[in-house]
Amino acid sequence: MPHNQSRVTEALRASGRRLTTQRAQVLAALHDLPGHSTVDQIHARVRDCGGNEVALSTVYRNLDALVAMGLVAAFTGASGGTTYEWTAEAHHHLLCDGCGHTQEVALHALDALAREVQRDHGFVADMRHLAIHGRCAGCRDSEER
Amino acid sequence: MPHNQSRVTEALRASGRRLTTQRAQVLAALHDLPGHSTVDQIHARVRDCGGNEVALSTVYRNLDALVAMGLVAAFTGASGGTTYEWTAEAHHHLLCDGCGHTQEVALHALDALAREVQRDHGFVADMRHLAIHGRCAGCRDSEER
DNA sequence: GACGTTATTGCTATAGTTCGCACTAGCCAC
DNA sequence: GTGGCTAGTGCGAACTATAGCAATAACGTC
Repeated sequence: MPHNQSRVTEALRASGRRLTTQRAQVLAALHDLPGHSTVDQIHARVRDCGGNEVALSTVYRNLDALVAMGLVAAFTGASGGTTYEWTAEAHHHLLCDGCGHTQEVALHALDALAREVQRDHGFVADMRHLAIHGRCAGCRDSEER
Repeated sequence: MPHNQSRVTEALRASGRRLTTQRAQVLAALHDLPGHSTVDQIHARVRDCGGNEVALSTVYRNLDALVAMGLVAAFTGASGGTTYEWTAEAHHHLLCDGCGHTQEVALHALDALAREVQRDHGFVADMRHLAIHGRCAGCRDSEER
């Protein structure tokens, strides 16, 4: 994590956190792994790449901290398992309750929604990662029959 | 659950399910308990009111079934625990990542969002219960300082 | 009302996640 | 560079939620 280490360190400082070796290892693993990763994958990656062992509970705690800081997005999939990924750019998930398939999309109507929430309720919504449940076209077709 | 039992029974039949005494007890508990309830609360309520004991796993399975049928809404709160409630009318949750406070609101911009999702992705979104993360006004004020 | 099919239950085992506590190590001030 | 405060870590236990399997009981049919 050479190039954006400063950004991360800054964010850590701002929230009163510290940059420990374990946290750096988790960050590096998250940065290397493509797309959504499970806790196990992140833990394994840390074990394989980093020098020293990191406790599983530490991985969980660091992921929670990074999510709280907004650097990482947590996402509860259809199968129940939670996955994590770098918050690169805003994208959203359409999660089919029929087949469990998830689809990543960009949604423009969310801007209007965010404005409504802020105007009417004084609430600043974090719309970078939103999971929307429903039925995909395929499942509705097969249910018609 | 006298008055809407027929509606529930109908929905059960339609999805090929059966109305067991345990399921009826869970339904009654959900109906009695106000607002969001945890699995433990529901289980305790069933134990206290109903005659016979219901296994915790049965409560979980029934809640899942009811959620799948759309009669009950599941909601993952800030503290991690999942809560359940009757799907009365569509309402949404603003979940503050700062103080953990949740606020129930009605959001009109979601209609536009649902239309966009269906038009662009052929996906029929279930917008009856949506949790939006962010920061409430109070937390932003105290963070300014 | 009796029968057969099969969804459902209870129990137990298991996976996944969080918590408590003593110890360690970042970070800041000097 | 040294010292102190406290966030963070590791370990294990506790907790939440799910899955497998044999036994049971709803429901439709006769």
